Amino acid sequence: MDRESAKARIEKLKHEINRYRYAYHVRDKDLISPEALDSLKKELFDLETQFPQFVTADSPTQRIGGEPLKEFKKVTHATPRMNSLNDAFSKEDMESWFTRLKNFLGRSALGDFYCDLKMDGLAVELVYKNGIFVSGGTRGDGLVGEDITQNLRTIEAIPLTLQDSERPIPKELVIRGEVFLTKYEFDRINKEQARLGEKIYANPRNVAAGSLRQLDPKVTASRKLDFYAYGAIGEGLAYLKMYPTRSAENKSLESFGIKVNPDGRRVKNLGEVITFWERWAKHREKLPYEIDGIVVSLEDKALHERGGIIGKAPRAAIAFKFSPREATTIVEDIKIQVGRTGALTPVAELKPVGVGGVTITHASLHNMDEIERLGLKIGDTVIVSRAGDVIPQITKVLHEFRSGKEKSFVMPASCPVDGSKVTRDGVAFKCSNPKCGARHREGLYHFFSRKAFNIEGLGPKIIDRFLDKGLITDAADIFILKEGDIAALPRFGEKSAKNIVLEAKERSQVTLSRFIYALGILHVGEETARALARHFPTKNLKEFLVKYSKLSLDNLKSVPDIGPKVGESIVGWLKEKAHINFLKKLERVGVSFKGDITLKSFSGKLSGKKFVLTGALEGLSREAAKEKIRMLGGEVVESVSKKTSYVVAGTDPGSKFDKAKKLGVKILEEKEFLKLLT
DNA sequence: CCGCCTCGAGTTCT
DNA sequence: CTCGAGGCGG
Repeated sequence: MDRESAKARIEKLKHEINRYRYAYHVRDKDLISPEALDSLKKELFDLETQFPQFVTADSPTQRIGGEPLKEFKKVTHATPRMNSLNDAFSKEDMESWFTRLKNFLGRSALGDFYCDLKMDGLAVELVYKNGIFVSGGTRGDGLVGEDITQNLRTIEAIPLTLQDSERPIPKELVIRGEVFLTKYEFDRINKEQARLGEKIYANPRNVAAGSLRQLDPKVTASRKLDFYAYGAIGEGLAYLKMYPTRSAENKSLESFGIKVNPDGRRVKNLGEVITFWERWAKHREKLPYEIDGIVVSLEDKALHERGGIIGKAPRAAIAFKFSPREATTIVEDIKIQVGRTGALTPVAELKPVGVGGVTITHASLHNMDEIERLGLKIGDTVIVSRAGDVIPQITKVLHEFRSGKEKSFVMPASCPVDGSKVTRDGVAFKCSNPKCGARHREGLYHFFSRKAFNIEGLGPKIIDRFLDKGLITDAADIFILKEGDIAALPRFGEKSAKNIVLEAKERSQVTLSRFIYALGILHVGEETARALARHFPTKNLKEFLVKYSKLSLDNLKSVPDIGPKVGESIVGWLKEKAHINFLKKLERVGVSFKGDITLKSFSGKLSGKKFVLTGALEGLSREAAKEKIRMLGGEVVESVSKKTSYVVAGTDPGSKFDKAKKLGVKILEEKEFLKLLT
């Protein structure tokens, strides 16, 4: 980036970040998620590092902590001050932290670590004198915070008197921990807000913070806040010596009746820290509250103390953050992809950004309507997330970041692959040439894909090379390829050549339904192919040619789920001369049929029952589960409705689970499901 | 004709 | 997984 545009971008970032902060802090409005805001701050920080001449004192990156509000009395914290934590975002960050710490302490080993979940809440300090809760405050600037004692008293998880314990209760005990809100409470409060026509909150953290800052403790009490402690200080070193490790300290806190996070663990080494982090990154959705990472510290408290403080964070502890679920980035360009059906799909090319543990560089924009709905132009700053935690998607365009240099995207009038005219079909724009190179290519990928001929090792990359070298012109050619032809290609070994030939021969016999699906007829997917195979069974390709070319629209419409549109598409496909020739060629090269496993639905104990699967099952694959259900006469469908009999929920279920709950559909766990199968 | 239930098609990265 | 749209019953 050149100097001038960097300067302009820095200005824009500063201005917008301040605007978002103002909206949130002063006007109590959420314009943007904290994660997206972090993402913007990071961009600003990076740019300022690159162009230090543009750093100003009023930059959001120069700000330290929040100042206490006027309405609350101030409290001065116990020593050591209430620190924040340094962040690590990757395993590499963790390794360098580990090495630095070892060097600093001059030790070859650091002993065990304590891993705690990093709650996304509000840090507070509680003071107990002779076992009685006397005061509590927010972190503030680390030295002085707001006195929110009255509000903290309303939190049931915070005992007003410490429980009798076999351990001596110290005269003064200072506890630090996190006040947070469960997702359940958050939803309840938001529903209530909506009912009252009040503002909807963006995330539980904001509500927790807002609730603690209430001047009226009754409001705080109505929001069932929760609390976990993560440490204690009291009467200086004497206390430290009594409980020399984090684990021991936690035990003693629990014996006093103070909750600590039950999922915290003592681990042996950095490898186990990373395992702990990965496990929770994956399972964090299952917790009743939000976490944004883990906190790693030394189990040995004395050693931790020796690490001291760098800046305003302890050296011997670190926040190992998860990759955010959404981030901001820039749309650098919009390219067009032509699919199997000829649809032109616009795809955004993004400035690479980490989201949910992977680096995102592309995101589909689906169609022109979507681009208009978002109000997106090339060069825009956008928020990206991952739908269903997998597929990257642009959820919002931050129009305030426009510099005026953005360019509108225009759907081309002619196909970028072969130049044919582009026509509009519903929301889609399509290349009008059925023989368009891109369509042919995509059709080939489809033909050999998992649900069709399922030839392993014959993915898009390999097919491309075969096509480009003229080794094949259509799918049928794959079955007459010679080992020598393949091995002659650069970067192709004899072994892989042999494999492909062998695999093709093995897979040249398929079920009729797979065969029909492979043809890639518009509107004929897995289910419709299955229905066709069931209604018009044929033993071999010769018979198929005769029987299917005679099918009339009325014949087809007698099949359930086939109406005029689908019927028309099938008849049209079969009439095409080129397709007939292709079918004949397939027969010549030895493609043949074998019986479908479950063509007829017969009555079993599950007949008449409809199943929907969501989440991953432990014991068996999704395909195996479907097969089992079908064997017993049950039906497997893809979406939940009132007619669904059961939703089988594995680990990490998706939106179908929520829908089932809403519709009151019976939900089966894996165990119950297996019981039903036997 | 409307509304519900399904199916089809497209999608990213490791 | 999500969206759009085809099929079908009322």
